[in-house]
Amino acid sequence: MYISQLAHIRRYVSISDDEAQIITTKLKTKTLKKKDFLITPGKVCRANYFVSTGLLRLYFINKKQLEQITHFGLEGWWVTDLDSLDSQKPSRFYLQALEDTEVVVWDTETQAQLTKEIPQLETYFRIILQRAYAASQRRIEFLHSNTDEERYRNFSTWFPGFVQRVPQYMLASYLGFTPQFLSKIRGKKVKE
Amino acid sequence: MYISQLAHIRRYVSISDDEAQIITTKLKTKTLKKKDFLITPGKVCRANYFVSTGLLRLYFINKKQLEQITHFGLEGWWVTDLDSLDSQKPSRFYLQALEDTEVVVWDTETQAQLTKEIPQLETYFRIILQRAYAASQRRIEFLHSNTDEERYRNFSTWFPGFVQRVPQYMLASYLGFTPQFLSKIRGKKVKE
DNA sequence: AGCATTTCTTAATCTCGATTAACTTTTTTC
DNA sequence: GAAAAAAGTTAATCGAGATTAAGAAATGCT
Repeated sequence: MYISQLAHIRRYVSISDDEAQIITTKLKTKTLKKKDFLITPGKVCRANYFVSTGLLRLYFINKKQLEQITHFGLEGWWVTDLDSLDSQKPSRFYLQALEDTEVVVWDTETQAQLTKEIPQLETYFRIILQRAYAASQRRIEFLHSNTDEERYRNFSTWFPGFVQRVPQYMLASYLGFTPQFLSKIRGKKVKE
Repeated sequence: MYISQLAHIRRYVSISDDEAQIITTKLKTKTLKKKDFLITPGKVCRANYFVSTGLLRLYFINKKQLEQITHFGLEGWWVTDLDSLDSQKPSRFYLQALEDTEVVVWDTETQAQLTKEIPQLETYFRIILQRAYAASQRRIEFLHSNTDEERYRNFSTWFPGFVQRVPQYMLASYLGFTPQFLSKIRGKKVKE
């Protein structure tokens, strides 16, 4: 699947064809091969990324030196280390392609310029952020609901396709437990 | 402490005195006594709330029938069930005053009207949401870092004043463990 | 001031999921 | 297509934090 940036914007605000032209010429895309990085720890995050096609993961190395995944970025999603981008402090995160991926790059200056020229973009970003924040609140609610086992079962009924798209150990990391435990749960399921 | 809505807006965007006038006349405030509710489960959330003074907690009843606090709203913070407000579906949350509290009420229509008249407000909300989302991402990172004990110790060094403002069992709920465990940790601290 | 309610503490026991380690299966690479 | 690397499985042991229960301290209310 491929989701165009412009189509995504037009889901939320109306943009004339002239304005669309301006947007398309100003924005750059970046093509990533599987395992390439967009963000690495220590560097200041410079842009917000819209995933046109492919899949990204956002993760950090926790106290136990293990990779802790906090977000996935699928087609049509925005991903970045917003904290680093906002504060201009070095990131603690890796943003890595899990498949060959194409992203649209909105660095801070381009976003400011385009928003000045096309005020509807301010509305677009406001709506996008509102939805992202609402999703994040649901996520926090979800993290405090049920046991780890129940959270896995819920997740895999809600997003069956996604579960098959990422390695199990990454799903375990995202859900906050070990690969061994996930394996145990799945083993149980078969026997019932 | 009392934080005025207008002063807060002017931290982020410039607003003329005429515009300020419009804002102040259109907005309503609501005064809450300790234990009053702004949101209760089953009802659709109608507004976004800016806390001028006082303290709110946002919580839901989890599978074990226990109150799970997900957010606190202090002076100068925005609080609501954004998911319900956005989707217009019934909320699963309680939003309750922990002290006598005053909030500024931005219902959806008023926000739309005011944003139309004063476009800088769109920018204001975009920035506010960006920061809120960034904070939420840090929160998810924090939840996946360290043990429960370490999280409590970090939290109380970062926000020593806040820790004394809420009952311990609410802090335990927010941090995701039991009051008994919190008590155990605090007991340990003294002996060292 | 006095009684009721709310909040906090302590301690014994229990449990979910982590840890460790060895092994199997799948995927990648040259 | 063989060797290496990555991903997944299984099982025994361990431990952080939950549960249960009871009592103590603080706070609110008339």
